[in-house]
Formats: sequence, structure tokens, C-alpha cells
Amino acid sequence: MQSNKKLRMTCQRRVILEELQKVHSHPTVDEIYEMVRKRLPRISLGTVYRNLEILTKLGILQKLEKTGTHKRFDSRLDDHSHIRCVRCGMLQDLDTEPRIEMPEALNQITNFEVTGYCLEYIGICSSCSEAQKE
Amino acid sequence: MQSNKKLRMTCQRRVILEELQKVHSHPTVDEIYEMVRKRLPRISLGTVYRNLEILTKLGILQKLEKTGTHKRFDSRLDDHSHIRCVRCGMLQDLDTEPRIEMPEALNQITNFEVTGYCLEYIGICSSCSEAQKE
DNA sequence: ATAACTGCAAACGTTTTGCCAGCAT
DNA sequence: ATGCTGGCAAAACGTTTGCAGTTAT
Repeated sequence: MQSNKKLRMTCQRRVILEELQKVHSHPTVDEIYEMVRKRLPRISLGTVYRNLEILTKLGILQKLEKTGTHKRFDSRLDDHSHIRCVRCGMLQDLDTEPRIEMPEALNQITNFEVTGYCLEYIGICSSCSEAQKE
Repeated sequence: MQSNKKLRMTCQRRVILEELQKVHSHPTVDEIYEMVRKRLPRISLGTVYRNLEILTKLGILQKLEKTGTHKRFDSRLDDHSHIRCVRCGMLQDLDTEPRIEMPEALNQITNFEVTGYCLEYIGICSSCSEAQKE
């Protein structure tokens, strides 16, 4: 799984990582870019994207929103869970509903009006893991 | 919450809805466009987007991937949950981890190699609900 | 010398928008 | 007549990529 490329902890890479470790929010790439630019004014957005991707592949960062970039719509209206293949992006309904702690306590804890949830299991679907064996 | 516009159930709107109700997968907009185009060859992609959005606002459809379009990265590596404000998009960690049914049974049920999950509660954060009152 | 890396700008794919004509009320 | 709507094309947006020059080994 590990790449065989040699990795250099360049200044840009280190600063991106440090800035991301500094905050507990989950900044978007643009926000990260702005944070990093205060220390490295000449860094480019492309470099930020590239390094975030590399650091994620190395397991040093985690990408949130594993969910794809395409919008998807559902005629089923209740909260229900999905499972997504990280390889091919396939998304399917989960029929057995996992038990989710009811959000009532959450309202207090988080100070949100919690209106629903969005649970996706992530994994590798059978056809992708078949394909891998070839 | 309901808009005060008059809604016409036009042909395009109806076909989009019907096609979406026909399938149990969660097609992307592009896929929906192709499905609808078989019945209405002259429909435009913009119309599909507009109507999906309208039908969602009316509560007839549900938008999956409520999660934003921006990539976000996290230096925390464990699976942990988040809560997102649907108004302002703010995303924050959830400290109290809800109990998620362990994915072991899931492997069998879904035929996936389940590797993790992604749980987001959705709601309205306190500053947004304050702002609303004004 | 080689390979990894950066900045820049262009390209890309998805989604949104402005405009005008058409249609229902 | 009014106002919601659709088709089209252009714009906008976030992200990725190609290239040429730089840096570390």
C-alpha cells in the first residue's frame, strides 16, 4: 500500500501539517491555504492540494467527506444509512439500520438543534475486491 | 419553511421524480439526466439541477451528501463523529462518541470489507438559530 | 544525474446562473 | 398580464494537471 517514492519533508509540507495540527476545526483547503500563506506567502494552492493528498495517502492525515463530489438524491425521505465503496464510489442503502444514539442529549451537549444524521460506512465492495485479486 | 411560490408539476419535474423513485441506487445528477433524457430528449442539465433542488426544498426528495463540496482534512486519525450546521456549514468534532453497531455483522450482510464509518449529525448551530430570530 | 518537489497557469468536471421565450393561471 | 418554468450557454467554483525551473540526494 505504501508508495515506493522517497518522501521529503519539505518546508511547505511541514507547515501545512503543523497548521492543520494546530486547529481543532476542520478547515477547508482554502482556509488551510490562507493559514499556511501567512507563514509561506509564496506557496501555491496547487501545492497545498498536492501535499494534503500525499499526507493523506501516507496516513498522516485523514480526509473527511469521503463521500464523493457528486450530488446524489434519494426519494426515500427517512434518515437511513448507506455504505460506500471507496474504490468505485458505489453507494447503496443499508437495510439493517444500526442503532444510533438518539440526538436528544446531543442538543444539550452541542448546542445544536439536531435535525438528523448522515451515516455512511466505508469499505470495499465485493466486485472491487475481486478485481484487486486479478 | 414552505415556500410561498406556486409549484407546477411540470412534465420535466414529474419525470425526474418518477425516474428517481424507480431506482433504488442513488444516481448522480448526471445519471439522472441520462435516465430522464430517454423520455425527454430535449431536457437540459440545468433543468435537472434546478428541479432536484426544488423538489428537495419541498421535502419530496432528500439530498444525500449533505456534507459540503469542499474537501476537509483532519490530523486526528481515528474514526470519530462530527456535527455540521446546515446553515453555515460549520463542522465540529463530537466529543461524546455515539455507539455505532460494530461493522462485523455488516461484512456479511453487505458483502463489503467494511473499513470504517463516517457519521455526521446535521442540525442548526446556535449562532445560526440566533441569527434567524432577528 | 536523478528524482522529488514547487509555483504558476491552464484545464477540468460539476454546479449555478442569466437570459429570453413559452406556458399556465 | 403575471409569474413560474425550461432550454441554452456562459459563468462560477473547487480541484487537478502539465510544465519548467529548483532543490535535495
